[in-house]
Amino acid sequence: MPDVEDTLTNALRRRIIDGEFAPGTRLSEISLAEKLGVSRNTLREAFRVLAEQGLIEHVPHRGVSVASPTVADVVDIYRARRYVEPAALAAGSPLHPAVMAMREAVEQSETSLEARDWRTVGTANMAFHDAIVALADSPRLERLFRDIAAELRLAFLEIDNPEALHAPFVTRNRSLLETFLEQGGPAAAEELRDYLILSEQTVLGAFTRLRRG
Amino acid sequence: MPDVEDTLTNALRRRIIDGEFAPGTRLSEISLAEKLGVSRNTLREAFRVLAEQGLIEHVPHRGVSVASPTVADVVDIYRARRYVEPAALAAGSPLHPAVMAMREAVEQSETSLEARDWRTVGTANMAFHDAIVALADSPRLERLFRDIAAELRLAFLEIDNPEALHAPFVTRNRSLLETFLEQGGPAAAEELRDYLILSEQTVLGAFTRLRRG
DNA sequence: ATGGCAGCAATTGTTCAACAATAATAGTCC
DNA sequence: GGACTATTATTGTTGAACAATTGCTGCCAT
Repeated sequence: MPDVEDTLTNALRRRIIDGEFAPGTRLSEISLAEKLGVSRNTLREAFRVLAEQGLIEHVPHRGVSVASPTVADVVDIYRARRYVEPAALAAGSPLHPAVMAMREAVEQSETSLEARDWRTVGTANMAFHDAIVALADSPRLERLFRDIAAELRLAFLEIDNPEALHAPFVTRNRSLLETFLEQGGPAAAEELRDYLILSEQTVLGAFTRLRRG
Repeated sequence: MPDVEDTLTNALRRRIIDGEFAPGTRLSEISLAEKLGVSRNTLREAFRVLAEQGLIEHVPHRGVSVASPTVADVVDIYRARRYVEPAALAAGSPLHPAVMAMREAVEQSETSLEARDWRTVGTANMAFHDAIVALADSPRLERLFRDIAAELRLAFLEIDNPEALHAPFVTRNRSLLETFLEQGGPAAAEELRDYLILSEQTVLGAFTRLRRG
């Protein structure tokens, strides 16, 4: 968790992730600075950080807009996930503190599923995968995943069928956790590989349907 | 290659990587802005970008200083490298354009080795690994590696024995390339894993010697 | 109509000067 | 010597101004 103190950047980050500004929305320096009650210069500093994190896109002399992941972006995000997540799970110890976070994420997603609160289901799902990456004990890999997950969230925002997107993976999370605890990391890693392929296909399917419709 | 146009940030980045400012050096906004001929505000924007890339460290109200990787950082960097590089090599195709870059990097490192130009040897070595990552065709993984490689360079800067650091790996690069072309990706990946372990031990050894001395 | 072309408006890029907020330092008193 | 206070230097932030660039609008000629 880098820089919780960094109020402006984090506030903006949260608002973007929460969908307050739709992907592709242009962010005007003047109006947004006024809206947030900060100066243009301060806002621009926050812009540079968020651009580096991939959350907004900055085109010189044309301003910044909320990132709007393309199909190529989604493909690349899942490619990176397949490089990191299964390996982290394969080498992870069942005694690692992150396992507790995995448990909690699974339980959270299950209760949210019953409540049909798809938004929270999605958040819990991502927390589950975040915990998997945390098994690797690598700040740099965690940072990569944090940025990637945020981008993926933007992609989800453009798809208006959150149930199909998140619901099927709750039981898979539960199953994956059990496999990890009962059969060990390598077996779970294998299961996760299939999981990620299916998840990618689900997102890409919804995506292409969206672009056609 | 993100934003070659971005002159100020890239200029500063290059100067830091080239060792113009030693790791740990404090970068004063006022004096550096004057030195670079830009305003404080513009410089601060560049600072935010470089901080996000891990090249400089920003402590609120205390300014920024050139990153000075610790032992923990080096360990984490190699951990991340082991997650990405062998897998990229294992899945890489011999017909991939990046293979040509691997060849060129090996040849460059060999000629620089004869000239005993250790600095260039180090650059060529990193170019070799950059090409390996490029086999994965993933912009996000390439970006991760780019940042990691820059940090590692800062660690190298603090070690004043570049020959021991870079020379031994020239023949290993050549061997790794041949294994990849003749025996395929998985065999090369296995070799790379050992390579990275040795490389990490070399760096860590020099590092602890340094901190003691 | 259509395809350029000049000028205009809006936005970003950058600078400067000022002040507020914080951290480091020096000095003082006990 | 140690704790407290005042000073100083640096960063954080602002507002206004202007330069540089983009995109648009309306005009003209074909």
